[in-house]
Amino acid sequence: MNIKQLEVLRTLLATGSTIATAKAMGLSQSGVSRLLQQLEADLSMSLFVRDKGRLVPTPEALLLARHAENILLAVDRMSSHAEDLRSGAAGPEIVRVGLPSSMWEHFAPAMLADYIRDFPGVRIETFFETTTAINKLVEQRVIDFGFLRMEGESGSGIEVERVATGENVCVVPKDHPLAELEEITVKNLRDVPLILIGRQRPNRMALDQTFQRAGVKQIVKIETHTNSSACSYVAHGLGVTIISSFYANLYRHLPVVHRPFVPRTTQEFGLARAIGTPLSIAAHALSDALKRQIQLSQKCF
Amino acid sequence: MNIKQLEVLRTLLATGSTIATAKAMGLSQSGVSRLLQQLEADLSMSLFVRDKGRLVPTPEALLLARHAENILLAVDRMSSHAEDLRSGAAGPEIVRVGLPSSMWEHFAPAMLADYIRDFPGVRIETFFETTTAINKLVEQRVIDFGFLRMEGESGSGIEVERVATGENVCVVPKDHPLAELEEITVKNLRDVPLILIGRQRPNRMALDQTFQRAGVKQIVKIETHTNSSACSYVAHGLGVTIISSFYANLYRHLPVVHRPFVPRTTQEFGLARAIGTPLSIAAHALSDALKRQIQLSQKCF
DNA sequence: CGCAATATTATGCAGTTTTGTCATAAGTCT
DNA sequence: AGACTTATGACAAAACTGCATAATATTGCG
Repeated sequence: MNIKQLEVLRTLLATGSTIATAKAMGLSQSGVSRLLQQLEADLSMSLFVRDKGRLVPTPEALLLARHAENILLAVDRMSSHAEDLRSGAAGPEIVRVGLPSSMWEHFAPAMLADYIRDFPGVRIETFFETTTAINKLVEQRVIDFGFLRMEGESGSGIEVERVATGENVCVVPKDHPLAELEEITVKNLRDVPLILIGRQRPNRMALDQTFQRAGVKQIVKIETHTNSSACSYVAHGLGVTIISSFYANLYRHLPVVHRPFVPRTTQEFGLARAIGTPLSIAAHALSDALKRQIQLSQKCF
Repeated sequence: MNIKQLEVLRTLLATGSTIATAKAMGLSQSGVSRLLQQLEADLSMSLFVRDKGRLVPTPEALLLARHAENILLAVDRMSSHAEDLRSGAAGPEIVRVGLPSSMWEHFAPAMLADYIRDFPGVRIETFFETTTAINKLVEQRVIDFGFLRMEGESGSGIEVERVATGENVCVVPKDHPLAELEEITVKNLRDVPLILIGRQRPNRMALDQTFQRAGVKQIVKIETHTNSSACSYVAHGLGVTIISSFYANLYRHLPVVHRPFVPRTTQEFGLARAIGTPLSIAAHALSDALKRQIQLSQKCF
């Protein structure tokens, strides 16, 4: 296997033809064709089927392309790191962190603003992903650490430190009748339009079961995939949603209130990082900033 | 930059000498030396200082080695994933296949038993449906491929490969007077109780017409909807049925015999799959197992 | 409908480059 | 001196690369 071959795989999937790939990579078409054949021979599997003179990728090619992407990314990072080392005697240090998608809007900017006051020279790369994706990124050492919901087992070689907890709360518009209640049960939600997230994620499945057991049919108005959008929908009066209080606390500026949802369910959130490789000073400081920001967002109300 | 060069970097740091590295990597010492020089040239920095004839790593080398480690790990992951895909040991892969309802009893279990011997890790989902339903499932990409009777046009974006043929046969109990005949005509069936399937399916309508043209009135004792149940009824002496020899062959273990039905009519059966999306290796292997099973069920009698 | 024009991928060929080994030089330590 | 190291020149083998071109499919035009 060969770096150039992986590049061909990536570019070929992006462009769809050997000619465009050749142009993009500064090679001849025949070179690309050959490189691809070599890769297929090395992996002893066909990555593309030749259909009517065209190359159409097999499912395996799509699967393996993700690995190729990772490898090329790491290669790029190594090159640019070498570049930094060579030119500036002290190239900028880079910290890579994974965060839940819901944090891109307010949490991450605030955290970084806090951080760069102390570490102005550090470059930061943020990955906004789901819990499972962040787990993978840590496992593969793509990121230095990540914030995620702790559920069941974490990947091998990963250490998770609990830094926050939450419980399910029901988020309703400020002036909604339900806002009068101290806490909200399943039965209170009968005939109330719902905004739910994460179809077929474990969290969501448990919620569906709760409704089913209570004999309440869900009126799902909207399905979405981020906590932020769910709260935003609620703020616009499109319905009510049920999310972890941890996330709900991030959107306190919206005209919504949240009330405990019974049956009560708790979640734990933690910082995940690979074991065996200690965090750099800059990375450690960023994780501290993250914890500070969590305190800030959760404590004061 | 080059994967082999990165391997040299890693091994060199681990072993400390080019000779040990050469031994570990199955190269000559001079080869290792040159590989290292290439890497240093590519990165345009020196990774080791030549101190009194020894190679001692620079701090940069240690920094960059982390990247190299990452890259090599990712490469290994890609290789082993490829290996898994090739051998079918890949965990989360699912193959979805559509089969005629008549196959659930014997055919499908035998086929799967054959298949999972070679691909123990693949999850399989079977859909037992009619020809038209299977067509739709393929069209909507719900299943990877399906086995069906070829009739007229197939849906758009679907490619059907013929894998079997059959002709209408009359299935009669072993000791039935009709079993004496070489072949059975419509007229032979006058006043014989019939078991028919698939009311108002094209195949059935053609059969009805045949009877009508010959002026023979059908004595329909039972209407059913699967070939298997029809044969089962015949075996219990409830009448005779007319089905495709392809299906009749699947029930040779019953105490029935089948004789060609004149006027002769032939059917074709095929594997349908969406064009534009090649089958995964696991799916392709399952289609091979299906073909093998067809050979087995049809050939030996 | 037929036929040329324009795509696509694949492949034989030749020149060049890279790779790998051997033999050997040169330095260092005990 | 002898047992280690690494580096290098020579040379053969292998691989790479681009060119020209074949084989095939699609498309446009009359």
